[in-house]
Amino acid sequence: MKRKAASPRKTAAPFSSCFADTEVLILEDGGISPHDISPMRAGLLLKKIEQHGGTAEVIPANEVLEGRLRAREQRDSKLSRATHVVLSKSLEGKVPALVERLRREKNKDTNENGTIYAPLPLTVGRSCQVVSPDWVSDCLLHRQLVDPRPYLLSLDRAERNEGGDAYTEAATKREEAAEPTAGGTKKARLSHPSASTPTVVSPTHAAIEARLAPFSDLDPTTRDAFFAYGGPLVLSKPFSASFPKFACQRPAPAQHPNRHLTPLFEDLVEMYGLGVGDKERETAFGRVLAVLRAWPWKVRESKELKGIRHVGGSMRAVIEEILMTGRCSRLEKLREDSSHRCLLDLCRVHQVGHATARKWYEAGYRSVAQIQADLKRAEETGDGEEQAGGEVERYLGSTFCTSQRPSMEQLLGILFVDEYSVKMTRCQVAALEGIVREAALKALAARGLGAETLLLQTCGGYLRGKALNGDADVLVSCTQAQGQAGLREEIKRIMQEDMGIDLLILKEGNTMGGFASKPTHEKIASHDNMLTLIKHEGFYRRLDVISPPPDQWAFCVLGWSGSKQMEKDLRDYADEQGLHLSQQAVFRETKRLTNPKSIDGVFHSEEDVWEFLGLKYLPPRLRCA
DNA sequence: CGGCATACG
DNA sequence: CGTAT
DNA sequence: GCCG
Repeated sequence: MKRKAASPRKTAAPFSSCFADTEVLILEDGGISPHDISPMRAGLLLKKIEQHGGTAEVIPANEVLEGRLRAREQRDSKLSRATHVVLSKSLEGKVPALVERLRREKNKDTNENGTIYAPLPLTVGRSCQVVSPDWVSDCLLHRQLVDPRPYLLSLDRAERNEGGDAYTEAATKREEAAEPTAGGTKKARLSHPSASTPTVVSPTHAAIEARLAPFSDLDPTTRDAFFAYGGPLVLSKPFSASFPKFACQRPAPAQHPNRHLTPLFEDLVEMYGLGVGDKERETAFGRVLAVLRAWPWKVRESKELKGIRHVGGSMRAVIEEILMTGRCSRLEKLREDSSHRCLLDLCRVHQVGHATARKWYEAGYRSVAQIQADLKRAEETGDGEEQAGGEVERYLGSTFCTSQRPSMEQLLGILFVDEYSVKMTRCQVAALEGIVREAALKALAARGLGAETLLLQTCGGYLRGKALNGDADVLVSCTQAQGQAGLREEIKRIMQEDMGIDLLILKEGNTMGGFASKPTHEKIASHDNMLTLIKHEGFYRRLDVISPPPDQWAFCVLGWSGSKQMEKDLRDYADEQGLHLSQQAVFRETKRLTNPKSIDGVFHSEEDVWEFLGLKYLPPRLRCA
């Protein structure tokens, strides 16, 4: 609440001008090992340099190395003008060799095409220094330009003689550059910042955007998310070392750059959960899926993910295979097994999970369609309407033994199996929200409470911005506790009786503010909720209405907003902090202790909860992990 | 080698 | 064991 | 399957 989202930096001027009069070229190499400069790291370096009064530019090393840049003069002039070139240690001394190799390849190409590629010049300006990224970090640390000498790298140490004129020229210039720095020039520059150069111009978002434009495969949403988020990224470390342990510490937008990987991982999660029935494997793949959804650029080699929590050897092997072939043999092998296919099909029925599906499978059922057909046949054999039910009953009794007979809810699930799979657009979800709102307002008005006391929020995938939703999760409460008591029940009545809405109630929670006792926890009022099928625009839609007491509002919204992995990781994270998080409250002490106390204090909004947990707030749309 | 999120019907 | 996130 |  006290937090002001993201713009305190414009008013204050918290940045030094330690990079004043420096023009830095950063060679981004796309790598991820400790000595590489990943696009994200390059972006951070650039941002920091600009924030501290310098100018900087990121050049994808590939462009230099592969000679992809046509505008050779432009590149050259940039290199000559720069005061510093930031180069990863892993590329030290290798640049000319790579350039040379690529030049030869290009020339081979060009002989066929008839075009001639000139060798790329790698001349750096007279007083330009080639340094490792640590130099930037340390300048920031000390708030001044530090002596670059300990950080100097060579572009060409390895192959000085071999290359053409351009390389030796570069080498000479670099040495020329190194010499005077030891003397006067450097001193002048090093003493520079504090003295002159007053105003620090913080670069606009658009400016940063423009500078980062070359990274076409770095999804803009993700990039924005990371820059806006800031988070635990540490400039002096490579990105993989800063990648947070928990999903709740990393922004994950719906449109992420690794959609060449995630669909297959989604299938693996489903297959292990419902098909194979191995929930440990399911969680393992689910965690990697969450990593991929938060990884800010396109993964090109599985080793980029080395060292990331939950991504071990076999996970990287799966990723590598998908990257190489676009397929996952492991998944395909599982899909070949017809029993897995049948189980997945049977699990489409509401109230049927892996265990029930397996029972039905063992009873001889191979698909939902088969059950539907059998039910229909049983219905037809009976004559009158009354008999029909009896036939179905008899049929069910004869084919399913008592323990595995479908419940009423499962029967509904079998009948509505296709309807269940139809997704809603955001408009349609909003329409359902409108219906609940109307009913809620009527209910409150009947108690003499105005619209301003209504708390209403549709959560779930809708709140996270999903375009298509399987259901609508509408949370309803009232700022006045007496307005909330029994509200959900009243909403149901109004929808059915006053508004004439066709509602099939699948499940109803304890009504009228009953108290749920957990053995390990303090008693607190439980949510009043219902799961229904609501007829809307000709379809039965799944509608969840949840009504928590007002003091639980923030926790409830957080708990119903997802994603599932976010919720899991929020709880894991809370545990690590010695806290316990639920949809009702936060608790001190671990869950094992018999008498944990509810935290004192008021949590009005989701932000309050994130802040209390010591987490940087992630808006719902960045919780798509 | 145990644990893997949590609560509720 | 099922549902919800 | 991975982590502590």
